Amino acid sequence: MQGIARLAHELGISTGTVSRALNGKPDVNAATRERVLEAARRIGYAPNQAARALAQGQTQSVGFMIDLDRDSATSSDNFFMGVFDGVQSVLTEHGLDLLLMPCPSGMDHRSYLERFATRGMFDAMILASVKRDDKRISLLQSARIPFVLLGRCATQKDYSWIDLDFETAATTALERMIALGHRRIAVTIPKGGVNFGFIFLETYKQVLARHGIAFDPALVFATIRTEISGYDVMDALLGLPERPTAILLVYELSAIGVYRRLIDAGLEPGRDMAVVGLRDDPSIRFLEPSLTCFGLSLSDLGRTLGTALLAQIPRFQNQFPQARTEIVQPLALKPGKSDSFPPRQ
Amino acid sequence: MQGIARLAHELGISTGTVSRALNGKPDVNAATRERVLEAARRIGYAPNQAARALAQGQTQSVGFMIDLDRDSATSSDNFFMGVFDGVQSVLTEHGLDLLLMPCPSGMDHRSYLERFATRGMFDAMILASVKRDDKRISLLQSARIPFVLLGRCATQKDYSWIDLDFETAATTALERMIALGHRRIAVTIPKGGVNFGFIFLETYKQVLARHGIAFDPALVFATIRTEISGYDVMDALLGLPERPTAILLVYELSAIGVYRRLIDAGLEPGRDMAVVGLRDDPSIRFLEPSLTCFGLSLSDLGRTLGTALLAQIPRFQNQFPQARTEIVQPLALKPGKSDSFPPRQ
DNA sequence: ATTCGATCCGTAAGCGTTTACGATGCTATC
DNA sequence: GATAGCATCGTAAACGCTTACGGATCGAAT
Repeated sequence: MQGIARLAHELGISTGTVSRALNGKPDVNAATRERVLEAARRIGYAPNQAARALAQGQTQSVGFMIDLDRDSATSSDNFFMGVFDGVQSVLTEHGLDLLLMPCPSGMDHRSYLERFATRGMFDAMILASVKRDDKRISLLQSARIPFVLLGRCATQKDYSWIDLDFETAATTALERMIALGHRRIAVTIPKGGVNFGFIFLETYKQVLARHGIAFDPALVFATIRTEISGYDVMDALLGLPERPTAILLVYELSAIGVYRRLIDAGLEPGRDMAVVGLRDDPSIRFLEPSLTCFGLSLSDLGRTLGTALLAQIPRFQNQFPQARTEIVQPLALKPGKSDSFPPRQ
Repeated sequence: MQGIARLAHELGISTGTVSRALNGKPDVNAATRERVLEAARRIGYAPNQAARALAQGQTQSVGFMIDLDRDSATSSDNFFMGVFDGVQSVLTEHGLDLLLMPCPSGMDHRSYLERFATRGMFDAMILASVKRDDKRISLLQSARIPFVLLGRCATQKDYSWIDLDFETAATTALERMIALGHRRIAVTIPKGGVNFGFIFLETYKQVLARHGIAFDPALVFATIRTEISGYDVMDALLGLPERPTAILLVYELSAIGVYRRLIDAGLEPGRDMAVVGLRDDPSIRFLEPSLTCFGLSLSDLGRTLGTALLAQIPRFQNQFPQARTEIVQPLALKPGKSDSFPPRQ
């Protein structure tokens, strides 16, 4: 005899009562409940997850899809570790487990997700690295799985998402530079077609246009979140006939490579090249001059994400009433010294 | 009607036959099988995972536990992304899914794992960030869950593991330095009590002893895998009355901060301070002088890990016979310029 | 003394699969 | 033409749990 039946047999009561006792259901005597819990503890009983999921039609776990592709925005990004932590803290408060679904590099996102979406493995899901036209959204919608995006998609409607306020951050950064007199400003955007790259670039173009600065595609670089990509970008920029005087980095880590390349060229970061990074991170705090960037609590972001997800799950909707969330998470300016000088040249 | 029953009803055959057809069992007519597969495709049928797991007693998925703690070795480490990829490629070849279990920061490893171990959620597991005395091993053993460690534990026996050859790498690095005349050599080790930190430190002590160099605890620093920790370490070292002339870094990323701090002090990396990193990574390829380190294919490591895990799962043991594996994965020396000069001083 | 409600518990159906077993029809063999 | 063997399929139990339903007991209220 296995599982609950064994417990019931040892205690001389029915499996129904054992189940009710373990699940905190009301109609069970306090003494019996205690006996059951004690016995469960003693023999180390834990309910079989599959049987539970089958009986209830719920798995009590949510999936968070991530992307292992090195070129993608997710990979090698400690950004997500903080977010996971925040999401999980909310979910566990409500009895849900968090599991990560690592999409293999090179595999199509949609077909990877399909396995998990159609088989009832998760009660809800979180997607990140949202593409501009992300096919996963309609997949989850037709599978009737509650979900929230970390990021937003440009082509679909009617879903919940949370995204960073790239528009305001990029605008703030660029306005600061322009106010100091910079006119040639380079920019890095994420590789891999994620939508926030488009948003970032679009904002960049708009701000330039607003100030009558011509857009120059030679100043735009698609990068991944590594130090070396900053190095490579700066290397290319230094070779340009008309060198820019400022650069806005979508990945703060690139600043390390940028600084390094400048120093190698006998130039002074901040003085000879204004630098602004998008997100603050412990990894870049030692940079000198200090990097202007935007602060963001990852675990708070994760908690917001988790809460938004709960609101999508029917059985939590009395606790979290709001139907659909479109949250733009602010990025708080942390002024540094890296963009405090007018262009030298 | 739901699932397989609906399919069976529409086709006018029994659920048993449908199941057999879908699962490629032999005793089903080729024509019927085709009809079933066609119908399944048409209505988008996918088997319910919970029901399947319950009936078979297997979930067809393996869990990989990771640690979200920033101070721990796992967190913010793109090391793992590559490993996941390799593991998954092996597992999918055998019909298994990989899911990641993110242990919240601050939570006890063992109690986190217990949830998943006792409920039959995974057919097998992989553990990383192995502690010196890791309580999770006995947990999995008593739960009779096949598992493999990425790393090894010092206090338990009889389990499969794969670990990097820290001994040889550290020895090689130190011998190179000592051969050049370095006598005061600093070292960084991982924070958080992971066992490879002890191994690394122990090797360091042994090599020094072998060459008659006294061990100085002031030259040992526990760090996490960030640039800034290298900066901080070098900052502390430069303040020492008797400054070391070389440093061995357990996390290659620290080299970026180390270089930076040296340059800030008007010193020359490689010349004034020999530097060797443990693992090669794209992030540090731009360092000048090039960093001496040790190459390692992450996806190969992942594949080895996946294969070792399969060997632990009973139903695969005819394909992967070897019972228990204790694999020490070599780290290949990639000589750079960062340790090619004798001590200056 | 009867009725009623509340409390507690047992019964059994059901969740969607898999799979052992047996039934059926057909072919080949003598 | 009976029989053995094979291919194919249906039947139904089983997996371990949840939960609707109803039965039993007991005290309180009428």
